[in-house]
Amino acid sequence: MEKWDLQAVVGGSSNDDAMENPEFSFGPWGFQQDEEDHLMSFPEIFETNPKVEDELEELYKPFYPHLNPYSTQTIITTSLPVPPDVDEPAEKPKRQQSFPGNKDSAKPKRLRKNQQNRVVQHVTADELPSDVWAWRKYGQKPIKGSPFPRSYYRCSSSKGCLARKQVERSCSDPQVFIITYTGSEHCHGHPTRRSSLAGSTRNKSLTAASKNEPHADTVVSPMAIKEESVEQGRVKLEELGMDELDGEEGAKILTPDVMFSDDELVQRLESFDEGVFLEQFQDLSHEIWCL
DNA sequence: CGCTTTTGACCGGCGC
DNA sequence: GCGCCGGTCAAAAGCG
Repeated sequence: MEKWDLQAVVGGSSNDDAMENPEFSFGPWGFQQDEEDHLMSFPEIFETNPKVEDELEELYKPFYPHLNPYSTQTIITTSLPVPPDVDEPAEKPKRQQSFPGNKDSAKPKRLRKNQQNRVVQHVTADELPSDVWAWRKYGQKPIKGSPFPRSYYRCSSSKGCLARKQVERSCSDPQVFIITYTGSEHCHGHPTRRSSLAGSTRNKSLTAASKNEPHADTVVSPMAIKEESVEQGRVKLEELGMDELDGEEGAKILTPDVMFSDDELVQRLESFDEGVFLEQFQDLSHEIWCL
């Protein structure tokens, strides 16, 4: 099983909830850390249910390369201190725009930044991880002290989902991306397919700013890969600045922790049956839930 | 039509 | 109390 090579430290109590509800346990939350090899394993449920693990592996097999024992994954994860007695907000405080007459109403208080659960990943450019969630960018801000802007994403798989992530490039090493997951767990299961690519600006000419500060993260899930052509995949990487960073690597497509050449991708796509995938995934999801 | 990204404005936490 | 700055909103525009 290809393990997601990341470490995550989740503060607060929400992680307990995630473990109680396997459906919510994918992604950075709910993973358990393998202290021996510092790899993030899939949740305990998979470790104790090898059958489930095998089935998942089968499902994703077309998209994963053969494991290369010599490949390096230099993901360093740090965590921010989170007070142990912090109450996880039931709902994210909604921003109060200027609504006359609403000023004195009970204004939900925004959590202090260091009170939010955060999972921070440091990944190099060619190891940019993807995940099964669909993220929608909702903001980008220049960060003081860093030449690179920070991009803000929220989960677009479900309207009520509060999961968020931030992506920025390290100012000390531009090849290193800092991905910070904040908010709370996804309040829904895996999206069965990625939403439409409509609206993507991948074909637009890049502004001077975006050339220097590329959109630092884009989800390219297995579903998305099928939807996108190889050429679009190239453009995606150009958006990420991978052509600049990796030169000849620019013609490969980013997948969860793996990269494919054009030929490899076409081959895998040809052998991929979305209907079968969805059916198997739904069955498996049900089985996981029942466990 | 429904989705996306972009981007300027606004809100509010936090340090001084 | 004030100002800085990070995080979010929402309008506009583009794409399939």
